[in-house]
Amino acid sequence: MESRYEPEGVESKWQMRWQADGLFKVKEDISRDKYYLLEMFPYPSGKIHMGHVRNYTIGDVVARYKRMQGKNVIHPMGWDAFGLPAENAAIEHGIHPAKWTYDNISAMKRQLKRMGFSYDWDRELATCDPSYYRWEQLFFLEMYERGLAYKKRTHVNWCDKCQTVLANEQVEDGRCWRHSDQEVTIKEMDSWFLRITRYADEMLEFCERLPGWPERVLTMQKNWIGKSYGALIRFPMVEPDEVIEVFTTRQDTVFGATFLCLAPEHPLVTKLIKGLPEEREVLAFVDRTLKMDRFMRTSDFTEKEGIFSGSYCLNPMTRDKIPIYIANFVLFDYGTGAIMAVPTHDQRDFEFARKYGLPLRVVIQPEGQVLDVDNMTEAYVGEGVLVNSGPFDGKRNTEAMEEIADYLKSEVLGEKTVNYRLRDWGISRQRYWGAPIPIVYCDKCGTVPVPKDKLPVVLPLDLQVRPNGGSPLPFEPSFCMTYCPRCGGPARRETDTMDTFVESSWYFDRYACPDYDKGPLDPEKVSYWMPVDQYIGGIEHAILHLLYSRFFTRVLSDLGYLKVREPFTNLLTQGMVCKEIESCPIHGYLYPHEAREGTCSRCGSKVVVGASLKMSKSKKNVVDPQDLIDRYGADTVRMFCLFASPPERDLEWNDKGVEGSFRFLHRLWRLVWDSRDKLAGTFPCEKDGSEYLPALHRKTHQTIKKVTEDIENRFHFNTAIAAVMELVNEINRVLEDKDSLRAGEWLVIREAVAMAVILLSPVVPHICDELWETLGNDGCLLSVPWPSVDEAALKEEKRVVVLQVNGKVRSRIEVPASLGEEEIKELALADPRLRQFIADKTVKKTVVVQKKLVNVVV
RNA sequence: GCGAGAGUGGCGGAAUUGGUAGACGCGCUGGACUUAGGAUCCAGUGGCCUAAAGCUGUGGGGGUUCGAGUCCCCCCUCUCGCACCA
Repeated sequence: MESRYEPEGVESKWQMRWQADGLFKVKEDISRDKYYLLEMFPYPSGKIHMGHVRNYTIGDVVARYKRMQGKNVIHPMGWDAFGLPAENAAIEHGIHPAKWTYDNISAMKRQLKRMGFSYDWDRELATCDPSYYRWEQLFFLEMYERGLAYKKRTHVNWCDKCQTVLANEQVEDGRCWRHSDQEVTIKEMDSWFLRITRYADEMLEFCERLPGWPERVLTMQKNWIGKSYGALIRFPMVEPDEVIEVFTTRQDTVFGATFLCLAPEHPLVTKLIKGLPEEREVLAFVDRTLKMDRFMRTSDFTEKEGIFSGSYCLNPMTRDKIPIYIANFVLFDYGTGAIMAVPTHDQRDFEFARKYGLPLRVVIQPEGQVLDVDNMTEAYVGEGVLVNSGPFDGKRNTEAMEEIADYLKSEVLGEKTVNYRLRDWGISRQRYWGAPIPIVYCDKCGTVPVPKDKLPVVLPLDLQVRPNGGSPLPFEPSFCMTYCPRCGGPARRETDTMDTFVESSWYFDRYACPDYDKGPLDPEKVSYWMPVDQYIGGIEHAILHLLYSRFFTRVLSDLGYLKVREPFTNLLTQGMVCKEIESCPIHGYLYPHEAREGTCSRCGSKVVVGASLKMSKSKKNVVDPQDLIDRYGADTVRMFCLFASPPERDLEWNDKGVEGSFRFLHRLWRLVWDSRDKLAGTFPCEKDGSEYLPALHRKTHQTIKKVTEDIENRFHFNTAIAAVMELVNEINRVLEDKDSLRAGEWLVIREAVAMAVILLSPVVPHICDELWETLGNDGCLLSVPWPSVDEAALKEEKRVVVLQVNGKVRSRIEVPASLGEEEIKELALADPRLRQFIADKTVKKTVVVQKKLVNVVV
């Protein structure tokens, strides 16, 4: 050990030691409790950003803590290696996506190792490796056999920048989730889907059985699945002989349905208007609506518009002839793409009816009020008694709900049904850098799955991405020209690849057995390790990745590969790392070096400090963790990201704060160095010192308690670190008269120092191992059991009791802890300062809070 | 609009069950050591007041309570989610 704290040397020394000892390798051991700790694996973008550092540091602390608690901890890491940025880099820099990806992986792996994270690198996997995605292709085929994967021609979301289709979950506010400036357009094309809707109900139900998940993530998932109960009602047309099905949650109002609206995409639209005089006009309206992007179309600000189709149908209950409209607010992919409109009891329908002069019919009368069609200014959406509703007149609408549904069923006019907002997961991507979909198209046999023994369908690596960003696969004869597995005739391969979210939906299972080659998952290993006990990652995956993973887990369970239904028992969603960014009115956001003394270095405009941007999303002005590691070392960086705020909160980056953490580690180092002769000695030290320095002894055990609880119960590392800082401050105070300390006192100090080092070791493992060695111990702290609290040490002989008059603090007294309520009260009332405040006023009441406080009411 | 969360010093944040508001750290101020310091150490640091005493103070207003950052009601602001879902 050197007298000066030089992080680089310490960190490389211990990282080498850990690696040489294979400290992080882990094996199944049924005699021990397993603990699966997982952080969301990164996309190998080039280098790690502060978001990664924060995420992985949080995970590493928990992993190390659980290890010290005696758990058999699996803590793996890998690479979400397929995806678009690799292709973009290929276009921009002429590097093959594979080379770019693997280069990035090795660079980032070096950085993660430099951070000292305790990963079992033997389990590392990259999803772009055929030995990984071959199993995904197998899953696809087995899903295809069971109807869980299917192909359909439909309206899909298209991002022009990505040159590909996006799943509904990947569209945010009508824009691409990767390109917030790119509006998504709707295209009609053939696409492969995974039938996630089959599990909608189960996933919804299980939201109630995930107490270890944040409430808001569960709420988001529930909303996304969007289950609603209602009825399917068939409206027969007058001519031609067609039936229009609508979905409604308000079948109680069916007698009030005075018109019907179709989505512009509805297949009936073209049929109905063919040859009518209005055809042109209607088509123009449809065309105009479909050109609008979905976000605009469904926005609150967009005017509700419609047009008469020229046709009528019958209200199945009243047998009235009612007009059919085409309306911009009706969504084709929700319900049946058609709605019955009840203007009296639905505000949107009301406005639409008033706008186009359509009839109204009141079917619910509220209590003590009579609605009149002519005087209504808004729809009545509350409860009431049914009127104008034939046999149901006089019944409460809420009670008639069920009866009307039954009636519809008995008259074959409809039935009760449940509708979900969730759509099937579109996984086709017209991209190169992804896992090929193992399907062949034969002119004779049609769609033919690749036989399982012919897997993997390997993505050819000798292709160039096309300059416009398109996939080269459809143009590569050696890939797409093949033979039909069924008839042997010439056939064409599917050239779409799978959404990369498919890879990330099961990687955590594969970590249990990354090299297994007899199947996707080694049953014994995966049943030992799964489910993940603690998953940690960003809130941005609240729906996307987390929903897909829950779906996939169920599929793999039904296919017999897994025993669990839920992949992640506990979920911690960490906040974003943000930084206030200076921006120039002309050049936009600036890098730190572009803003000098409040002006833009390029144009001299006054710089505005304002927007706080997420570091993981913006390229500009990010704090590069590598710079910090180079300057302060990994331990300081680890410590600061934890100390700055609790994990679930967003972290506003502040460069100055890092120095504080560095200084603290420095102080800790010097504390050990300066007294190394007195402090050295194996641990635990003999318990003879308990009568010496009782305050420090107590503080030591209070700290153990606090740190353990903070990590165990709530992952609040910031307060855990603060508690150790307090202990270190206390030790330094005691050491002020270092020369007069007796041997017994040194024992207490030794224990205090040892505890500070042990308690901090999950956070700053390198420096702690070094200090541990200096303190005369062998080995690494990861193998030292987590300390337990000596309850006896927590007992205090004296306590400070706060004295209040009318709730205001007026004095403090120190009393023996053994005193009873009455005695404390007496002592309190005898306190001169308190007496001064009571003076001549009458004491009305005295409240004593045991060992804490006395409040005198006058 | 609906739902959830939040609002505490100059800043990040503590206060876990109603009981000493501001732990811990940053920054700042003063001092020590020093050729020097943006290194280190010591002291101070919510506001008002020269200081002490005192008063005041957790977005604003009201309430419950001996006692409220914490509980209840109303309002304001911010963040997130949902938002024509039939």
